[in-house]
Amino acid sequence: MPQPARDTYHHGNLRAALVEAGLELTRTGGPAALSLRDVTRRAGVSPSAAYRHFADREELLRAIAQRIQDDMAERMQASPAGALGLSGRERLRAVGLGYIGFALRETGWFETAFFTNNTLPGEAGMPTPLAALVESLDAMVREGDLSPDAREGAEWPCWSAVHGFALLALHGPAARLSESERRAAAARVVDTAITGLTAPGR
Amino acid sequence: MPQPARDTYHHGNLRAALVEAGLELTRTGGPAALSLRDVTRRAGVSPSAAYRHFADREELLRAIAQRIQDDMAERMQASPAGALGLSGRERLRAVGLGYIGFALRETGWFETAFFTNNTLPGEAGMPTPLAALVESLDAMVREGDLSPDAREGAEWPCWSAVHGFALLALHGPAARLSESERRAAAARVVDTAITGLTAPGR
DNA sequence: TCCGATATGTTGACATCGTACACATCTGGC
DNA sequence: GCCAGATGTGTACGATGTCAACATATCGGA
Repeated sequence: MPQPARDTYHHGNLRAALVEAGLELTRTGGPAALSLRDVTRRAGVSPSAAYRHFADREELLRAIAQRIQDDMAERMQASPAGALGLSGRERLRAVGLGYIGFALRETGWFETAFFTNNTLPGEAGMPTPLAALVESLDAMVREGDLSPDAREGAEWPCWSAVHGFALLALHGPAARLSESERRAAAARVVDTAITGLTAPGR
Repeated sequence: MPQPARDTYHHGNLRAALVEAGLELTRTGGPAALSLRDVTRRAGVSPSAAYRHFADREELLRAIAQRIQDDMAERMQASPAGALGLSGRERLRAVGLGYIGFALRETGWFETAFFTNNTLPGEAGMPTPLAALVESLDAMVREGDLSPDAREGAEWPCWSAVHGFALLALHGPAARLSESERRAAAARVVDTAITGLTAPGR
């Protein structure tokens, strides 16, 4: 007998409640921990109720992933990366280290954020973690630290480097590094990407 | 009524057969497509039989991942990266592009290879895709293209860059690029990493 | 050569999961 | 005030991972 845990027949704002419960679940267990039944249980609702708001488990997962990406973006702009008085290059470095730091600190969320084929439609809003990256690269061009030629497509080397290192540190061989080794390797990864972008030769 | 599809009561070499069937399943569907029941069905064996060879689904998945990593390593050494007469730098570039190419061509396998927390024990054997990378970096040092100082830990920037790009191209925003755009971005990622490694100023 | 230990495979069961369908209940616009 | 649509419930189905009890094959020593 599932007790509704509420007085009204309708929940009020179930969709949001399901996403919120999903965030709790995925935080520790990653995407695999997201069970439709568990999530509805936490919301005090029958399993089928979720289908009034999401086509299937996958769609709920995508909504959760979206929320996590927004959260990442927010944190990365609130970090030293957004501090005034820093050069674009310094901000770029902070953004990269912040990205890796988030991945290591919030493992479950990070994995969830990039688990599904999320075709973010909001090209305009761009609430992705990408935003902070774009900003710092633009600043580098303004400051003459990055040539306009090199600016186009510069997101890829940067994002790839930190994204890849984060995943190698979670599932891959970088998991075997000690804390300090990992920190050093992360810095090396970020610095190599920045150097590679701004190096004069070719 | 499950028909054994064989004459003997014992299978003969079930462990290998399960891994082989698992490779088929994960090739198209990735790790999510690996079902213990499906895999035993294909081997003509009851579901529980798998437990004589693997502690659980996870362990089977790890064995499959191991096989895929070996395969990747093999392919990357058979590719242009292993060709004679190429400089270390040229081989490094080929290894990187080969890695990304494998990820895009064999999506399911690539995802499977890095899905679990695989703590590869064989530090000596090193059958990882890493081997080809290590070799080309060493060659660059011998050829004076990479300073010995910069050699240590140089694997991380390289591996991170290509690994990250591969994943962004599969689940992330790089999936929206056209074929040619993606190819260009991949080249940019690899070249930036190499430039960053060998650039003089720190 | 037989025989028992051990490795390997089978059967049946259980809890859990995603999902579908029919039904119940609430709520806003005429 | 009532009816249509939105939202939540109940029940059911098939599939899955895993387990315990049982069956059969294989191999090394008496």
